[in-house]
Amino acid sequence: MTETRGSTHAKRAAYDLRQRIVKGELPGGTRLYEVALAEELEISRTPVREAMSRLAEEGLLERARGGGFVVRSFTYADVLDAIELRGVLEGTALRLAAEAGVSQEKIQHIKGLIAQIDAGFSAAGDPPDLEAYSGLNEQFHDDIADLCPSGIVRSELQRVKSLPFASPSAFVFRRRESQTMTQSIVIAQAHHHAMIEAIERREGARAEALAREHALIARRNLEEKALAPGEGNPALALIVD
Amino acid sequence: MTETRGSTHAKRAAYDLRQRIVKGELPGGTRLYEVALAEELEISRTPVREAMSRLAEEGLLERARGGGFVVRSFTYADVLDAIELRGVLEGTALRLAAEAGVSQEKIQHIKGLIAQIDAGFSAAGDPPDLEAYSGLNEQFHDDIADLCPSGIVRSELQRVKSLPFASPSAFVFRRRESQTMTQSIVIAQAHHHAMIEAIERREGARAEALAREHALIARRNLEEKALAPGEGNPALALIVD
DNA sequence: GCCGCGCCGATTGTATACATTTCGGTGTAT
DNA sequence: ATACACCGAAATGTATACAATCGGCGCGGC
Repeated sequence: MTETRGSTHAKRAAYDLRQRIVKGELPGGTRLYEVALAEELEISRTPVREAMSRLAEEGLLERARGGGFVVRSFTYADVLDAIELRGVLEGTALRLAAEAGVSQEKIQHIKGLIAQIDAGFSAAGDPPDLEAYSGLNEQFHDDIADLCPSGIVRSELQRVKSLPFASPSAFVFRRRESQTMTQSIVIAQAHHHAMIEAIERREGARAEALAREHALIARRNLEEKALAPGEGNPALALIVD
Repeated sequence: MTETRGSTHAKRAAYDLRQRIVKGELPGGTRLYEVALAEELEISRTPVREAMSRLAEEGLLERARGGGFVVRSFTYADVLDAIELRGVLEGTALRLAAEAGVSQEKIQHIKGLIAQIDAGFSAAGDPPDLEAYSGLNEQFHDDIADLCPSGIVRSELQRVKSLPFASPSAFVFRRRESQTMTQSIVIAQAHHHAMIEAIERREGARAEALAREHALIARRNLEEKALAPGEGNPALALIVD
């Protein structure tokens, strides 16, 4: 049973189902039947139930009335809202970090990350390696959230970011006409610099406002993408209407 | 099998466990063993697992490494943070409602609720019926959150409010020296009036700021209570340190 | 013709036996 | 004294059989 990965059938089933949902193979509103899935995955109903429970905790499934699970539906508006919500929560995390104060050591760590991103497009204006940027950007957002002294805020932010389209790098993708995308990244990086500066100076309101504005870049990228034909952004596959 | 309530063993077990956790009988960090609980509740392990899954979705349990579940630990700081977070999310909900605009019908409904609360302490200065206030206040907060056009924001707010100590009325309780509590309620009610006014006038920033300030009342009530000896606030039972 | 009752199939709920993993304790070797 | 490996009890993971429930459909009565 070396299906996908994970150490138990339940975890593998959860991984498998998650992939299918995110890829849009199981559109929002689809009801999941234990027996059918169990046969398909060649395991028994028990780990299937367990897997569905886990996905419900992640927010990808909802419990249906009368038992069972249904794939959660996300509308285009939901995606925009989730991005806005991420901005709000990141803003709160950064504000609390700024208000509480952050050790110089941690600040230097973040600055190191930012410098790495800077290095990525030092070579005057050519489109940076979006793959690398995407990874470093993700890292930056994870690490800066960790500056927040509140575990509650950190975990709720983490929860929202786990929605595949609300992740900070969800809409940084290889594009042909990378003109506007490159511009986006330059602006985003300016925000990154400003965010850590605000935290260092303990300017909570500024940090909060920056995080919110920063999320709007993702929103703009998405709005542009959604209009562009073809391309089929993977993170958008699970939008239903 | 008329144990507690609910139609299946799993739901009854979930209800039972939830009560025990909230009452502090199962303190944070306690590991829950399927077999022990199954024997205690006189059901099999299967519905016990199901119940624990549901409580994990609610955020009362965490999955432990190596399998199983542990009662989530909440520190005093976590409680304060959860209240602050509720303020932030309610603020976002109200801001979005204000920005999108709300039908006059819905606004009148909210104003009706506020008027009911007003009626509660019209009789000059005597301590209002805290039981009734608590219920109406809860209703007000639920209904005003429903004005938010974003389902994502509504559901995340709902999730945070489901933590027993983050509910809007968690720290409105019968107190002997109700002097300061009565004052709190008067101020809170002023906020209620201002909130719906802000939404009606589509003043998003004001609505957001009000919701945040409003949550600080709960925080102050808590801080006062936490110092007061005895009294044993039920909503605080599950704080571990 | 329409409403209601009851049956039947499909689906989830539950119990239980068995498999696997995990973790603590203990012993030995270095 | 410490590190490591092994063992065994205890816990979770899994499979499967059976029970209970839900929903739809058809039959019959009104």
